[in-house]
Order: sequence, then C-alpha cells, then structure tokens
Amino acid sequence: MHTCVRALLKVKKPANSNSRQAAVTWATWLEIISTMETQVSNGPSGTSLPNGPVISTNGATDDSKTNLIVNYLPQNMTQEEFKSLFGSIGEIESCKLVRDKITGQSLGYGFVNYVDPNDADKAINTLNGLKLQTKTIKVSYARPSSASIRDANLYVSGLPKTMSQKDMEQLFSQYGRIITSRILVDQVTGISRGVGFIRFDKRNEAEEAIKGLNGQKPLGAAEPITVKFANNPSQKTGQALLTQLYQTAARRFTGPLHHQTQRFRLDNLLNASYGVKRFSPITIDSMTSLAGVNLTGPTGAGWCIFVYNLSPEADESVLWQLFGPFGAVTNVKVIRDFTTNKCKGFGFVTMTNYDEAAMAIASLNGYRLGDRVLQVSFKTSKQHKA
DNA sequence: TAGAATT
Repeated sequence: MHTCVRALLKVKKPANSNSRQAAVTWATWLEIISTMETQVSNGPSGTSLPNGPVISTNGATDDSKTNLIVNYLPQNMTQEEFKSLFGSIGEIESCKLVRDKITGQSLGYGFVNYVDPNDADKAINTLNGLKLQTKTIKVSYARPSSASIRDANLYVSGLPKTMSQKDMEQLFSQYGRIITSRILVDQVTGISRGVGFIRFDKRNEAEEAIKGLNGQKPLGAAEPITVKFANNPSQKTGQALLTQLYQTAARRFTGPLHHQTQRFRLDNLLNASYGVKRFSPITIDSMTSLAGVNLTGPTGAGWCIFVYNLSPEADESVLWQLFGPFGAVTNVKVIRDFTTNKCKGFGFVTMTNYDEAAMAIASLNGYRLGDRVLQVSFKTSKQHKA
C-alpha cells in the first residue's frame, strides 16, 4: 500500500506559480505523505465525531462550508487512497469517489465532507493544484446538489485556432456563470485544436448559450462555431461499454497486444458478440477451463451463469447491462438478504446461446467492478461454496 | 469533433 500511495503521490510543485499551492513547502508535503502512510497502515481513522454536523435553523444539514468536490483525479486512484489523502487534513465526516455504476471505473471526481469547516478550507488551500501523476487536481466547495446544475456542460467546435481560453470565456460569459472552461490543444505543438468545453453553473444558461452562439461567427472569425451539449462520459453507449469490457478482458488474457496471435484472439472477442462468427474453441476453452466441469445447462431456458462478488448495492440492471452486450439474455436475478433487501453478493444470468454465454464468461470473469473482482462461471450442478 | 463537475 505504501508503494501505491507513493506511486500516486509523484508530488511536484505546480508549474503555475500563481497558484496558492506554490506557497506550500516541501516540508509540508512530506508531512502530508507521512501522515497518509501512517493512516493507510493503521487502517481507517476513528469514527467518533467530537462535533456534530452543522444544523441550520430549518433543520436541514448545512454542509456548504464542509463539503468539497474534487476534480481531475487520476483514473487509477482508489477510494482508500482518496480518503487517505484528504484524511491527512482533518477528520472526514464522509467521502466518496464517484464511479461508473456499470463498469465501476472511477469517473475522476469525488466528494469529501469534513467535520470541521476549517479543515475544508485547509484542504482547498493545501491540496488544490496538487499534481498526482499526470493530473492536477482541483479542490473546491461543492455547490448544493440540484437538478438545475446538471447537464450544463457544452462542447464547442470550429473555434478559431487563435482563440484563447480567456477569449472563449469572454464570449460565453454573457449567458451565465462559467464554472470551468477548456480548449483542447495538440499534445506535441500545444496549438489549439479548435474545440473546447464550457461548463455553466446552470443548465438553462447553457441552453441560452447554444441559442445565442451555435452557428455564429465570433468577431473576426472566418468560420461559424458549433455549440451543443457535451456527451456525458458517464452515460456510455452499449458499444462503448462493450469496448471497455473487451479491452479489460483482452489485457487480462493476452497482455499488451504485440503479437499477431494475441491480435487474433482480440478479433475473436470483438467479433463474436456482434454476430460475426469467427469463434475459436481453443480461445474460449483456455479462458474458461471448461474441461471436466459438470454443467447444469442447457435447461429449457438456456445456459445459467453464476456471478459472484457483487456489491450489496447491486441490482438487476447491473446484470442486464453487463451481460446484455454479449448476446441473448433471458433472465437475471440478484440474490438478496430477506431482511435488509441488500444483495448477498451473488446472482444468476440466463443466456440462450452457448457461445455468447462462454464469451460473456471469458470477458467478465475476473472483471473489476469498482473495487471488487467478479467471479463468473457457468452454474455447476454442485452447490457452490459461497 | 471529445473532458472524466453534483453524491
């Protein structure tokens, strides 16, 4: 774990000397890292709360001074590392690394709610601008959650290459409060790629900006710009989800795709569930170790698949979305505790066709769903040790 | 013509 934390914390002084971050000394960083490693090796800190949550006069919890949103987190940062980093500042009331509901992958942001507003302020001053691997994290107060601030992100294309981020903000600021803006640049030359993002505070502000600016030429520009709502990266299409699952599966089974034989195996993975039958029994057998296993299927309904290590929050929709892309699914079931109604950690999926079921198993067995590794196999006639 | 910003 220490190695993990060290790996994440390739701490560098932010390049931007205007950042408040620049005032923090190396001694402070080393203290933070030291604290983190102590906490990690000691496990989670205590849960006693000397101060209760701040309660406003109308009875609602007011966390506007304690609750932070953290953006631009490294993709591979875990909840544990996230908590360690922010726990090094002060006592945390709650924190959450936000993950994709289906794939379990980090969405690159999270929330930290401190017990003490002073610690929230300290976290902003200390950790905003911290470089973790290739990312520079942003730490700021979370706005109160509401529907009006969702889906307020715009994708802008056709921008003049000479237009700066500041220019773009100036153009859009007439429609509302801008939360973030970004112009994408060529990684080698650093020249604008003519596309960017603008996130407004409110969705209706974003709508007005589309009405006012889509198809318009900025002052002095030769071409009109396109302004539309950005795709939501957490709402992946079935195809994108599949690609991600296959990439994970292919990496597990073949490692980096350097060899022709491995490329061929990936082709098999990709083609099979789109109905292009270039099915290789050897590939499947090597991945699922079916030899000698006593299967229950096919029953009248199809092939029954056992899925183990689901989270207590798992529901049927997760199973549909995990297995659906591989072919015909006729039934899914999450096994729940009778009293709590939480998932007991496993479920079943029935698929009509053997090859599609085998492909789903080959791809999803060992698949990491959040911080859990799924075990997926054909259901056997023997009672599973669970 | 594509970022991981509302639990």
